Amino acid sequence: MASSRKARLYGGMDAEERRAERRLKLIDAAIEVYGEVGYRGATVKAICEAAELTERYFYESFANSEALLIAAYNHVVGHLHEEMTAAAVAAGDDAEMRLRAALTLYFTRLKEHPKPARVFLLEISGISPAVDAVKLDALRVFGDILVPPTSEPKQGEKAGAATLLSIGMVGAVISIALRWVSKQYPQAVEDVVAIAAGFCRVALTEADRRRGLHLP
Amino acid sequence: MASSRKARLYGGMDAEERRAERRLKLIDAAIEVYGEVGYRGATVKAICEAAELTERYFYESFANSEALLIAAYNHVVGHLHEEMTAAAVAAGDDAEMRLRAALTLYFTRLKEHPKPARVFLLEISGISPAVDAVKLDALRVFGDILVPPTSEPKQGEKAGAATLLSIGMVGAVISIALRWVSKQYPQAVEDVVAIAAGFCRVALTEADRRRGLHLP
DNA sequence: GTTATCTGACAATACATATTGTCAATTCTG
DNA sequence: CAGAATTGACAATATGTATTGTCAGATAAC
Repeated sequence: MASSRKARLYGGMDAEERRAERRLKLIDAAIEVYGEVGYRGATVKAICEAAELTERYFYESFANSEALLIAAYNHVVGHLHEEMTAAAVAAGDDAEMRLRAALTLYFTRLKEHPKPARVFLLEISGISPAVDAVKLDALRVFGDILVPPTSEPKQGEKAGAATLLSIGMVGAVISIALRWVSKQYPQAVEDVVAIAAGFCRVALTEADRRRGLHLP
Repeated sequence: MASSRKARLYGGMDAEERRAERRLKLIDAAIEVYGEVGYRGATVKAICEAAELTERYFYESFANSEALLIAAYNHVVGHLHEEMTAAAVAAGDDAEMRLRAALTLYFTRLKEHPKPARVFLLEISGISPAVDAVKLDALRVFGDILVPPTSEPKQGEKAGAATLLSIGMVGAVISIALRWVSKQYPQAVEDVVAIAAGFCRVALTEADRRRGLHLP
């Protein structure tokens, strides 16, 4: 019954499908435009032109520019995190190997796709509290991929310290990535991975050490 | 001769002195307002009201909002870096002690002055290429204070790696600071310093190791 | 006290862009 | 083909803020 109530087809597509396609086109266009002129420099009009759609369809899928930025960011980050997780899993059980695998995938993708990289690294910062929250969550996930949190949930002091370690680690990796990207990849991927891995190892070993309650 | 051509005094002040005072008042007001609503949310009008001056004087001292942001940032960072350097020097010759001293001063000041801290950590990001350049330079100085670069200038590959190490270190420290500030200082200064120092040590020891050309 | 300089409040202008609305052309359904 | 849904181009509106301009009143120099 419910399935019988389908909207008229256009170009062989459902109304929903068309809407979804337009939404995707807008997201792709946004990544493209952000990559060129930045979020701040990107007007609704310019994005719509790049998507070959008119403003009308912008407001069909997004309440405002910020909503599109968030969608674009999640789009980029979603893919990246999935791939990193897969790479880490494929690398086996050794923490060091998993770390290298995830980082290698990360830097490889940044080099392959500069524009999404810019969205991921740069454009997402300092737009609004809502956007910041989305970013913070993504960074948390990013940290968990690189250094999976221990199973037992921690309390107060310890949890705070572990979080700061994770934050510092991600901050280091992202800063390195940002520099590397903006200087147009002067080092080989493996070299950058090696440097970034050093910072991750701190978080890893320090977290271990703290778990052992001040043992030398 | 030249000195005789002084402008009329107002409130006992030279024209130049009055202008300088207004400029300073605007910078202080800007830090205050940025700390409340952020750079993006700060209007020229609001800053002028906070400074108890009118827009006229804004354009007397600054070409536009961005110029004031840069001035405010340099104002904040200038003080901070001077103090950090002094603290490091006072701590003696041991690299570890100098590092701790500089970090301790840094996190102490962040806690004492949240509004300038926000300018320093947050508001400066992603405004424009010009502002980014100012920030990058400040971060470089920041890195050099924490881990002074070796005297002999390096070449190509090595210089790049050293830079990335420094960048990663600063990124870690800043990210930790950002989190700590935004969560309203849940850990003691010494604890945060200990965590941050871990990341700095990586850069320090790794740079040493690389100097020794792949020795174990 | 008179005049030139400076100041503060506020009006006037300029401008860019988001957001909504209109309407004719196109594409489908029956 | 006729009529309805859908689309694209573009106009109209709304809004917010930077930037410049005006002018009366305050302040200092002589």
